[in-house]
Amino acid sequence: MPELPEVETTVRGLARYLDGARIERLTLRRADLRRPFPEGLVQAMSGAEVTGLGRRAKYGLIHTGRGTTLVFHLGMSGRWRIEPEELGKHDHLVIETASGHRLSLCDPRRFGSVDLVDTVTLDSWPTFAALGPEPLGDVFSVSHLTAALAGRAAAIKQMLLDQRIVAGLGNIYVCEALFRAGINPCKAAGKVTRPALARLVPAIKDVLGEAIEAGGSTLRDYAQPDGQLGYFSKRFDVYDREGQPCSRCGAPIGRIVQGGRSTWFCQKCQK
DNA sequence: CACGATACCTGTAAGC
DNA sequence: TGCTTACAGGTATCGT
Repeated sequence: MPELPEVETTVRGLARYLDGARIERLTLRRADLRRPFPEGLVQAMSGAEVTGLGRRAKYGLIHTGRGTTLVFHLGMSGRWRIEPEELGKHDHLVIETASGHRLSLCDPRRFGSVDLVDTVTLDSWPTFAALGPEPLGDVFSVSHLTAALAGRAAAIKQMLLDQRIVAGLGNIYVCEALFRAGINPCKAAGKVTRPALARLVPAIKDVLGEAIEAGGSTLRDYAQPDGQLGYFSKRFDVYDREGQPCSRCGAPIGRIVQGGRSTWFCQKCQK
């Protein structure tokens, strides 16, 4: 489940193999993911030196010495495999480095994407220009959130999933942050009180920070880039815990559907 | 413009 | 065991 912490973990893992490396070749094993791979991707990356890696929201960045950046999104099911024994039907893009490492972008559902963007204009690239602030940065504050949510009638859960409000949260960490802050996910975003928002902002930063520390979260088939399994399971308080006791009050965790997606929450603790 | 519904695609697990 | 259905980490787009 690639939300922000998983992408951050992925980028850090990739950096061990790619930062400073020369890409011997990049090969495509099909023509598209959610969209076609960009024109000229193979030529742009093959032979290029990787000058750094980064992340914006849920997007991973591979910067090259040629002034272009490969921007990848993992969608729902994407992950990078490091030194795969053999390539499977979902290994759609492969990078081989001059030092002999092989990395593959594997995405069974193909909701992910790959783009090629001029590095100097990354911030004004339309996809990035539309994003809200990074939740772990100083710009994301109580005053930012207050202003962004003012007058909004949609549920706070929905608003936090909107990448224009804050960029990088997904279904899991929104549920977890709202639990920590004691906020009912159905509450109209514009009516969440200032004290509640003052709890929510640090709750978001804390839950993301802890997940990054834990090495990304830990659903089912999600693995760190090198494929190593068995990193510590981060325990969720509410996500996917319908019917189980609330860690704070013991009441059973409830599940509702908002915008076609499940929301888990404690009806007693979250008002 | 704000908001909700739907589409995209495949794998897995649950139910019958 | 086999078939069918529901659901899954996200985002873009199309209605109303």
